[in-house]
Amino acid sequence: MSITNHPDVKAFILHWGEMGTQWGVNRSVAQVHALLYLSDRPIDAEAIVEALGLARSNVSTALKELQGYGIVRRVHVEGDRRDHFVAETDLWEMLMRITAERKRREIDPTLALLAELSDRLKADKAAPVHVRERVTRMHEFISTLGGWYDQVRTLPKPTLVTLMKLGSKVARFIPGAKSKAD
Amino acid sequence: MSITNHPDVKAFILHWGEMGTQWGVNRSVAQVHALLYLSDRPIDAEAIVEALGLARSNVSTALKELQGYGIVRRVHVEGDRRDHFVAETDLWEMLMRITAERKRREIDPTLALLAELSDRLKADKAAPVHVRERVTRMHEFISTLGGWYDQVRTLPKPTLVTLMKLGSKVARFIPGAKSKAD
DNA sequence: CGCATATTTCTGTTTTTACAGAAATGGAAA
DNA sequence: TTTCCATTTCTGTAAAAACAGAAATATGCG
Repeated sequence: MSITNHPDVKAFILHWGEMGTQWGVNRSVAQVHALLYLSDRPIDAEAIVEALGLARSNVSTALKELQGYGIVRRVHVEGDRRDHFVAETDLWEMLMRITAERKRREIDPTLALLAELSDRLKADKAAPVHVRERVTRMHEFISTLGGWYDQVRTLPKPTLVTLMKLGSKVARFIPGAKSKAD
Repeated sequence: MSITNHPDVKAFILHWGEMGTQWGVNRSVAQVHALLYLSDRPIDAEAIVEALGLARSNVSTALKELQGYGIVRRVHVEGDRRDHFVAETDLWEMLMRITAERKRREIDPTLALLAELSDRLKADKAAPVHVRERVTRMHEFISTLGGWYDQVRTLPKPTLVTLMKLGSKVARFIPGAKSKAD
């Protein structure tokens, strides 16, 4: 008996699917992910089809996408020829992998363009000064954020948890600002 | 003469538009935002139509959406009856407002659902233990991230900049971990 | 090696979303 | 108040995305 018979599991999967669409992942992908996240054992594609009522082809595509993000992986189940799949259950790990992949897909190309435009505008005497300045500022800003992310990403999870719980209190360590309460 | 005649401005606007679609904002909205961001003076709706080749109605909708995010505002131009619009140029401010609004639209409802499911699963004896545990963990995780964001959001911009530049070096301030180099 | 079955890719359909143009509404100046 | 212009809302159409089913390909097993 599948966990999808449970109404709360259904609610979770449905909501996760909707969330996905707002996030730029399609519904099927997010639903498959939700199902795998809630399962305590590997599931094969056919079982996903039955649990979610999707076409076999969509499940195949969804699984490929999720593996692309690195948050789902194939596992072999003893005595079964079919591929089975499991989701990452460590939520920090999951977040890190998703952000890494999205950065790679979306931010990196943007940075490349901004660098190019910024360079070209610096050389272009006819370009309006404020345009040059704003493109450059955007480039620097996204660059800084990206660099920060790349660094933070390398920290061990317990450190991340501590930092997170610290919240705005981290500011206490910054010399000039916020030295007392927050 | 409009800045959109400049090829680099065109490239920026086009790319921003595509980025938008991947981000869950529609192309027109992102393009209008890009145009306003690069402009050093307020622009009226009709001028946006001409600059971007969009229908008047779409520009109206896009402007409404951008105002909803709080990153574009209406301004009055002396001696002109039409509304004019300007974009936020402080990029920190822009990021904060976008994230705040997305959190409100997407994360908050998810948290509400997770809280509900988590509660219900705790009371439900028939619910599989691992399902209860995973829903609860997801709830706690997103909660923690949200709380962190709400706190960090209140920090003054210079502090944020410093923290960002510090990168993984912030970990130095965490007792147990990373006390030496990074 | 050849068969059976799992998996992916391709193609046409459905559904959703974006969009343009028209109609309706709102608002300022005469 | 009436008129004119700006703005928004509504409605039908076009474009894009998601999806199902079929065909093609790959893979393990006898």
